[in-house]
Amino acid sequence: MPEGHTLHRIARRHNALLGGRKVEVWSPQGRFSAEAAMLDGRRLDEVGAYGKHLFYRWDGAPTLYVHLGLVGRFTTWSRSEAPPATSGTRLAMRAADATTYLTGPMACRLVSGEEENEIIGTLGPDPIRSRRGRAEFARRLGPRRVPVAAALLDQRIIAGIGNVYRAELLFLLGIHPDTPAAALTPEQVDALWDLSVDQLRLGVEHGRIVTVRPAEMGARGRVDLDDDERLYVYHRDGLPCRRCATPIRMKEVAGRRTWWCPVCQPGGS
DNA sequence: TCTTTATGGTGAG
DNA sequence: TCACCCTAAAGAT
Repeated sequence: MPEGHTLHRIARRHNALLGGRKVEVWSPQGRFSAEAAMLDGRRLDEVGAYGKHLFYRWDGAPTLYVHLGLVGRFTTWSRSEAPPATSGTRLAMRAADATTYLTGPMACRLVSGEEENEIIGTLGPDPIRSRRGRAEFARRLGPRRVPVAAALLDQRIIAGIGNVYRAELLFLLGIHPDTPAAALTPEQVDALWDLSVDQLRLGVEHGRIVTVRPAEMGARGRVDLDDDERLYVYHRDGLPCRRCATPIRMKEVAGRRTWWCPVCQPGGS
């Protein structure tokens, strides 16, 4: 589930349900018990999302840092009653009108203000936080030889893009994933940033990634699309391109599989 | 009942 | 580049 839009959505919901309230904090799994005890009963001041990173800031306690990684997940109810936590639940938080369980996080720990700043400091501009990161994105992308599909996953260049968005953004712009970053025109670099802003913010609003455009939706609206109708290329190897019917292709770039249409995204090696 | 897969990232070599 | 970490659900047997 987690690309940038997911994390910002979690921050928004947790701010609404838990922010400004005293929160009961514990660790059903036990692996976070000592830290949970330091937060238990404190007031949660604010939840901040930066790229794929979450920071829970408390009154009188260190910041709770959470990174979901590939398999991490928050399950949240807008009431204090919830089903029992599973044995894998690392962290549980409960306020008067909300309960949330965290499973499988890559990172869940308390951090100092200094460490919090270091983590945020490594990140490139986040297109969900601010639209005004285009010049910084272009600067960090730089005249690199790395494939653009690798650069888009590098959180130091742009924060919040994941494996689905990188494939879909490159399809929408007609750019082959192997294209070296240095070979992109300034117009393509600008378009990558602008499209990232639009698409990730759309993802925050809808709560899922939907990149297909109205021309390919048929008579249906964006919210009515089934899960297998939302995307152009991600995980569609061998299936016909929605625009030109050419079979979608797949290869690894930067250690992750990616997908593209050889006709709509010409070039590569 | 296995094995595989997943929208992520780190650290060793 | 590879091994590894985390959990749950889907797919194979």
